[in-house]
Amino acid sequence: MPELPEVETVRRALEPVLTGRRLVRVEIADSRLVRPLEPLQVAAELEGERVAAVERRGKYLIVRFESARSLLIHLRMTGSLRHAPAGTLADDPHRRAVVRLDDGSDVAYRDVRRFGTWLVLEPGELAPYLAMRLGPEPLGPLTAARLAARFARRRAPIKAVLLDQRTLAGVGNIYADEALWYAGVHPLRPAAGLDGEEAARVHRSVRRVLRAGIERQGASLRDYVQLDGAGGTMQDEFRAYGREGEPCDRCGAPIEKIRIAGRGTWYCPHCQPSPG
DNA sequence: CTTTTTCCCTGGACGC
DNA sequence: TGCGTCCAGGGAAAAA
Repeated sequence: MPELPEVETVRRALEPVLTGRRLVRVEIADSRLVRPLEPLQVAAELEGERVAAVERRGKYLIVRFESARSLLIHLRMTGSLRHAPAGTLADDPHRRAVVRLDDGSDVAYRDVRRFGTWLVLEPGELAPYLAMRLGPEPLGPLTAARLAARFARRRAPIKAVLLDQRTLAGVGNIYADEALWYAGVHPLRPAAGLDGEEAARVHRSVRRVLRAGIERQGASLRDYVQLDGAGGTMQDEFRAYGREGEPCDRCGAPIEKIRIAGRGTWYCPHCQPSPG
C-alpha cells in the first residue's frame, strides 16, 4: 500500500528515467484506469509529450510535460511501476498500461486490484486539483504548532485525522500506526484533546517514520516494489503495524488490534494509554 | 460544517 | 478439491 515513502522512492527512481524523454507510444489496457475518459483518447493525448519533471505531492506522482500538461498517477492499494528495455518485461495479466519512451525503454504499470488512477490535467488544472484534496507536506516546512492547530479543530480520533489527506498529505495506515506508537499516543484519542506536547510528539514521530521509510526504500508487504522490481525493507522496522499479539519493543506488552475509520489499527496498550 | 459508512476491486488465508 | 466468507485499505461519494 504505497504511502508517501513508497511514492517518493518511486519518484526518485523515475525522475532520471523520464526527464527529457518523449512518450512515443502509450497503451492503456484497463478502462477503469482513466475512467470516465476512453483509454484510446487518453493514450492519444499522452503520445508525443516530452517530460519536463517528475514530482510528488502526498501520495500522488506528478509527471510534468513541457507542454505544461501533467499526468497525475495514484497507485492506491496495489499499483506499481516497472522500467526496463522495451519488450523485456515478462507477460503480466495485471499490467494495465505501458509507455514506450524515445530511448527504447518501457515503463509498465501493474495494478492487481485496479484502484489506481491516471489523470491527464491541462495547464493550470493541477494546482487547484491538489489544493482541494491535500493538506501540507509532512516533510515540508510544517511546524508542530501549525499541525497542532489543525488537530485542535478535529474531534475525530487522531488516527482518523492522520489518515485524512486534507489534514496532512501522504500518511496512510502503516505510517499512521507507526507514528502514534513512537509518539506514545493512543489512536482513539480525539485529535482536539491532545495537548501541545503530545501534538509535538506526533509531529516529530510522523516525520521520523516517513524519513525512515524513504531511507529503507519503502515497505513491501504484498504488491509494492521499486522501479527495478526490488522490495523495500521498512517492513522489518515495524513497531506496531501488523504485530497483533507480539511484544511491544519498548515495554513487552502484547500489541493489540482494533478498527478505526474502517482500518486495522495496531498499538501498544501500555505505551499508548487509553483515552477512556 | 464534521464524521461515519459504503463502495470499488482482487487474491490470499481460512474453515468446513 | 472446492466452495463460501473474511480481510487488506485510499479515496470518492453518500449518509448521518
